[in-house]
Amino acid sequence: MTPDSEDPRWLTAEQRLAWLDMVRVLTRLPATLDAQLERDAGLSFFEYHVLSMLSEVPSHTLRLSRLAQLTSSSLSRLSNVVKRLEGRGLLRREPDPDDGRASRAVLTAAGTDAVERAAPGHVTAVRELVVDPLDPAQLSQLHAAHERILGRLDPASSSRPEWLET
Amino acid sequence: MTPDSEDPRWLTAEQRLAWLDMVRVLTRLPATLDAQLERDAGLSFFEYHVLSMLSEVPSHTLRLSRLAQLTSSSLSRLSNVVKRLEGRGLLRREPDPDDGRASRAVLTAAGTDAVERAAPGHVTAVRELVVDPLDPAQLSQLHAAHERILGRLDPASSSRPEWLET
DNA sequence: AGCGAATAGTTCAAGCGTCAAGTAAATTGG
DNA sequence: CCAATTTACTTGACGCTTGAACTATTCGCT
Repeated sequence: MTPDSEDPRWLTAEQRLAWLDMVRVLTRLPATLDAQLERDAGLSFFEYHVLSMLSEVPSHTLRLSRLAQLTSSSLSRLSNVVKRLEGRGLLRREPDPDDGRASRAVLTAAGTDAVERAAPGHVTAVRELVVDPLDPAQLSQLHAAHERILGRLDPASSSRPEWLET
Repeated sequence: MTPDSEDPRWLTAEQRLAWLDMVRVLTRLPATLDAQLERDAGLSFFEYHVLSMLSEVPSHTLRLSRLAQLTSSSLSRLSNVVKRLEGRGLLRREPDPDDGRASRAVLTAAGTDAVERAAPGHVTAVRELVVDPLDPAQLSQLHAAHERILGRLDPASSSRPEWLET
């Protein structure tokens, strides 16, 4: 791949304003959700997300590599977080019987409790900050835009999540 | 432990999918932009943003507190980053003549160079990932959604950024 | 089979961000 | 006009993320 020869197609004024507002959302929204969860439940947004993904799967069990995909995280980051969460008793690791290389994370009872205690406040925050200020049409437009963006961010896996056995 | 459904107003299936896709964008987009800038220009996205804000102001000078607002960062984080950028010669700090407590960041020639070298690749990435996959109507809908979200994130300053001074 | 490559995960050092505390200057209020 | 408060920033300790190894297993090819 050539280092794309200058394509100075600058942004139009409108595009630039749209982008700058997106950057604001991109930085403030995660920070706000993090603060809420940390304050009310002692979890970072990422930790919550990990536990939440586990809780949504019937077996409460996922391989780390899948958990990494689901949370858009590196295996390294996930490995560290899983170790800490295990230390706190919110989940445990066990070897995958089908693949000697793999590990599974299993939500414990304490972990289930923690997500269930954290969820209402988190959902309230998501509603307040994102869902409620938009009418249904706007939310679905936002969703469509995100799907298109994700198509560019990850051309590989944008070919649909066949999994997610809710 | 759900005290009979209604209190936390759970998300509908559609809202939940929209939110999960937003979370993916929220985590992957900054990571991707960071990687591109770091690889091609040796700057983090945040560093680029700081330099870029300075370069857009005629005097190439801003008070740190204003720079913090413009980049949605804490003063503490900004202070650290400014110190590092100063060490690399991309900007310098000087006391504000009008207020003994304040400091100003001033872009140096090397800093101007750095932004100008980094900008084309960054803009290309932003176009590829966000602007191009959306048609103009979608982009403006996205912008509208972000404005509403920002209204909730920061009720105070959502009253127009009247900047471009100093 | 068997060997090289890919996959799954862990770990460690380095760097960055955050929060709490600290300094210094300006503003407010009595 | 002085004390209390607020504003503007800086610093230091601590925790988290990253990226580069490194180990252990499984896959893919011939």
